[in-house]
Amino acid sequence: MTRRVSRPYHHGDLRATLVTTALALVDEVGIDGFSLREVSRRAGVSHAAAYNHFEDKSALVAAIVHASFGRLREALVRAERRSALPIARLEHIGVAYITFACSNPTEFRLMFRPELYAKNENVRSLGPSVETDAYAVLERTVQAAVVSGAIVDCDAATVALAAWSLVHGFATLVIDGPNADLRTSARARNALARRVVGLVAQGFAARGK
Amino acid sequence: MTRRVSRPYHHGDLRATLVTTALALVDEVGIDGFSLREVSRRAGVSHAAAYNHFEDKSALVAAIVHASFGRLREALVRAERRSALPIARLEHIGVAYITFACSNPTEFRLMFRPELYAKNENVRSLGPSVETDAYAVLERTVQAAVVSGAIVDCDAATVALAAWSLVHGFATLVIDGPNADLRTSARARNALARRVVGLVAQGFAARGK
DNA sequence: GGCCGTATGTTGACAGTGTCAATATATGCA
DNA sequence: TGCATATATTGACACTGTCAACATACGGCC
Repeated sequence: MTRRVSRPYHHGDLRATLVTTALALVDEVGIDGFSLREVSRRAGVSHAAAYNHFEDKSALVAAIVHASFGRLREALVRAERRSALPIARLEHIGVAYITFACSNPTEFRLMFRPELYAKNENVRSLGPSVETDAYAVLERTVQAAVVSGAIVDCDAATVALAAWSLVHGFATLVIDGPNADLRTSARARNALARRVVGLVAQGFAARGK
Repeated sequence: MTRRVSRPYHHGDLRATLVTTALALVDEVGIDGFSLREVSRRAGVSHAAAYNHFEDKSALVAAIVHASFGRLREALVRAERRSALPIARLEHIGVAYITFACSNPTEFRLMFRPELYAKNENVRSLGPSVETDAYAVLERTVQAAVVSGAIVDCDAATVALAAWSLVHGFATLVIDGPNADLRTSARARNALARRVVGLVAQGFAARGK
């Protein structure tokens, strides 16, 4: 059920319409103001129509978040390809992560509110997913850096976690914390992001020298 | 108005009761399930009684968050005092931050949802507050580390931001991200936190050597 | 001591929400 | 053509935050 719909019934692929409409609404009014009924209203259907495509409000949110993680993964892969040097790759990935978060703050917030979309079924126990794939991009790069000798004397998993923690924390603090002043100026934010990421990345590298 | 109440009117300092009851409820049912009416119910008053003490639901949340930031600050100050060496101080503060977040996950989440408590009045523009004080503890330690020569060749503000980003990101990822497995075991989490924080802190220190 | 203004608490209402059951309608297939 | 089923609507329910109108109790003032 709900495979690929060749041709729609009444509305014309309402499922996809609901997802994009919902994402737009979330971006507009924030996560808390976002309501299923308003989504239906904007999609031009009655308030309960969504229940034919989503078990729950949380199921709709899950669809949004799934797509968001996919976009994040793509952004990281693009960043990874911008250099062949392990440390430079790490820096590019880190900055790309921060840029994604600051460019799509509402989406990013939603991605890290599992209580809003992972209700009963534990998504993380289903094995590799788009969510963990995004992390895998980073882990792979760190692993390569260790193998190439650019990072030595460190456990790769620990370095990867530290790197992810750094960029995730930075992004969160800019979006929702006291560093809100950086939200406005993308230029200043990127410059600082580069310095912070570079500082730590070089710190990793310096250990071996 | 609402200075210190010498002796209560009807209920007996309902304001404080509401705050503690609300915090307990938030801890129990999560942020989204938390409702003003249920708080009033548990406090034994009618559903609109809270409006005599708080303008809004968000004002009640603000009171909770204010207290939480105070507790965080205390925890950081305690950690700071555990050592006189700048780098060791940094490590202690970092671990304490993570421990606080993981021990009080719901409170911690609430603290970084400004849209739930900072509605009209921009709290951050009011100058030094309990919120910024928590950050000041970290900044002061980094500053001292720079002055003492334990950290060289780095801008203190950048290092402080990097350090805070690291521990904040780590905490967030453990609480709401794919590193959920660390939520259960405080022992494993603390060990990893120490390694991650130590790795970066030593990375800062190593630059000077 | 008695009175009154005011701080505090209650009641009832309103619009809005997520969700479900019952109902209606359109679609693809036999 | 007709039927089973996927899709959409309608109406209801309990719940929410918030407000206005009303009730009550306290503290200070005569």
